[in-house]
Amino acid sequence: MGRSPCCEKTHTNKGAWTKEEDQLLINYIRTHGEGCWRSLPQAAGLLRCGKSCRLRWINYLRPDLKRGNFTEEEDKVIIKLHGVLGNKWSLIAGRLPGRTDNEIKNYWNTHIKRKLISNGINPQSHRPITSTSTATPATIKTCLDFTNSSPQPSKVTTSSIISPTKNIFIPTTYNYSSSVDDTKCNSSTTEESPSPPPPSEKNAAPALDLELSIGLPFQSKCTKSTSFNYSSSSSKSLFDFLRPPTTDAAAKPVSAAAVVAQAMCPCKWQLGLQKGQLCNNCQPFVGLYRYIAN
DNA sequence: AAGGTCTGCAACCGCAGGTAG
DNA sequence: CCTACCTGCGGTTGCAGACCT
Repeated sequence: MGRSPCCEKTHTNKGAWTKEEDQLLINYIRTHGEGCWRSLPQAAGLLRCGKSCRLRWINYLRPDLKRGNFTEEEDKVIIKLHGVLGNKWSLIAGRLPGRTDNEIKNYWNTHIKRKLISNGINPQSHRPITSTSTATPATIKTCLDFTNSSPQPSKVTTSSIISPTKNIFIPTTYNYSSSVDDTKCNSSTTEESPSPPPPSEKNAAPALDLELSIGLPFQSKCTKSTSFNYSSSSSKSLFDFLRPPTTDAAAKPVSAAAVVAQAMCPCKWQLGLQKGQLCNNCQPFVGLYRYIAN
């Protein structure tokens, strides 16, 4: 037996939403809350399919949505998480309060992807486009123009981890400094770069060091040996929250999946909620746990 | 100014996971 | 365990506005 359609196609509107429809949807959800999307259209007096209502609400009408351009920091977070999670837009969106998966997906496809390509980075694999498939540890000069700060070439070290979703290469260190002049960009090379001078404070990526080192690939079963190695960077790292409690970490190696899943929950470190509480942003990471653990 | 092309984004579609009966 | 249904996700499409020639 075939699957029944999600709604009655013949009596539903399609295409762009009108202001009146938006208002009906907003009024209904304000009164009754979210949920039961299937019955919502009829109850709200909308000639729309429930799916369409849900999409409209989540991607456009929700009051907590952030409007406007993505910030550089959001760019970095998206790129970093995409390297780890792949096209798991909902998971990435869970790390960016006020942004939707659809918005991030569109932004990736229209902006970041192009930016990475122009800088010689394969947006899917996060590898240099012209590098050989059997990458050996090396330092690759790239020109990721994210900060427009100094012309100092950025580097990507190629020690890699394997994505839990697929065997994609993930450079474990991105330093998002920029090259103002693209002609100086020596992207897509695998040559050993001369050791760049250590970045001064003012040249470092502002406020956010995305450096992440993970010792072992994610495995289908997170064994006791699957633990994280963290970079010794003293600066505040985006992934600092991945660190297990320092006192117990040495004695009790933490399951990679557990650490990530727990740490990814932004409630406890960002939203001021108590441990164990789950906000809306956290919900996707319940899935992440399953996703990594599998 | 007009027509063509490009870009960004809202919305749709199909599928998969979860779950109630 | 099976089936049907609901919800959510990711890929894709289509359109409107911007930009170019």
